[in-house]
Amino acid sequence: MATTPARRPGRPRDARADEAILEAAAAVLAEQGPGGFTVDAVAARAGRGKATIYRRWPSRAHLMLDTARLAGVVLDDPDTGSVVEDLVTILGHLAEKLTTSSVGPLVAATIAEAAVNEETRKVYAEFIGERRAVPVQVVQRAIDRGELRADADPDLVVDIVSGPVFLRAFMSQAPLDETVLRRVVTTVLEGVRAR
Amino acid sequence: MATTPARRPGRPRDARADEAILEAAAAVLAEQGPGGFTVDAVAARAGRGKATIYRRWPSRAHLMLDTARLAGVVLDDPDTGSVVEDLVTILGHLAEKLTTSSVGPLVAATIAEAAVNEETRKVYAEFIGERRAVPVQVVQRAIDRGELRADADPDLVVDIVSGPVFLRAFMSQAPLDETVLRRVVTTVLEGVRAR
DNA sequence: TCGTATCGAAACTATTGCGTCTCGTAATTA
DNA sequence: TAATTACGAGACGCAATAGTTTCGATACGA
Repeated sequence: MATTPARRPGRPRDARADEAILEAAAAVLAEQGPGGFTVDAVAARAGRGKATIYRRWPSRAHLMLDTARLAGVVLDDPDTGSVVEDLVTILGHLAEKLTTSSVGPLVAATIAEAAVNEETRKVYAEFIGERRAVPVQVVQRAIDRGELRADADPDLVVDIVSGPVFLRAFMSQAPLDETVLRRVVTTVLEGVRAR
Repeated sequence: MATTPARRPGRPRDARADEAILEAAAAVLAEQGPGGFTVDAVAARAGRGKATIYRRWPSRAHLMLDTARLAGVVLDDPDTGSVVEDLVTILGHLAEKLTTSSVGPLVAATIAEAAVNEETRKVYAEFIGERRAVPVQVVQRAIDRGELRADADPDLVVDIVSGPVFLRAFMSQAPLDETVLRRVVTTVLEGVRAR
């Protein structure tokens, strides 16, 4: 049942402003990183006044959270029938996001914040949990159809294959191309393959 | 040949000041994260003047880099003759450091800074490279004595086994006890075991 | 037409934090 | 003793930035 919106007097909010602001915010975050994410920069880029932003978001932090949420990694389930192909595809998307977009610095900043701040840690754990659901499901499917050992731990397998992606993206800057990813996946799965 | 230091007139630098400053810097970085790492905070905590800091480090960034470098994890080479035991031991030390000491937040803070700052990234990559030397050597030894396949990539193997340690320490807070570590190591090595 | 809320733009306030400089004092060499 | 450098403390200049307020203009309901 669609309720007729309670109309208030005065000029209504411009929906395109929300859009323009979020779009600009994502661009600034991508190009400048979290440190360069200033309200003035977002306002200028969006071509809107700061008041228009503060009318919608109570603080810079809230705007940044919404921006991060929308810029988050979206992992589709490829479901090719081969656990190797599925995982290589998923890790490929993850690696690309982490190394070429604002998500990398953003995740790094959040990790650091979470190490110091209990509240952030909870929210972040929840966020991570949602992302893990897809690869865990992929591994579980492979177990179910007998491709992998029945006693394999899907959570641990996912951690083992995705760990190096984060490691190389954030720490060593070592190669992270498809060849490497494929080698990671095949090596790890060899240890849990049904025989 | 020890050169007599060219003595200059005036009061000499107090070596305890260097120590106190670095110690305070590590504490601040661990407790406040990179955002709270201010020169004033470090000076106050160290009980020294800011000038004393700037007499030793040209900028906040330089101080932060030195702080991260010195607080690093020290990894001994167990060399038990079994690559599994060696790696489990090394990863155990790493996991304990990351989860129970200030090193965890400190590394997290540095990762975040490195994600945005080119200078920090270079120095940090170098730092990471040094730490990797021990486990890489352990894997190489196992290859040399025929325990692991000759075409295995020691660097990649190390990344695969240590990735999940960082992942669980920083992101999921999932268990990281010896049982888990042993399972990680044996699973991964199964994929590169000589046969 | 009147009242009200929004708009973009920008001035404004207040805070933070880097890096410099000054002060009076202490340690060291010549 | 004189010259020189370091010390802790903190004031200071300066830039950046969060958040508020003001401005004239605009869009809507009554």
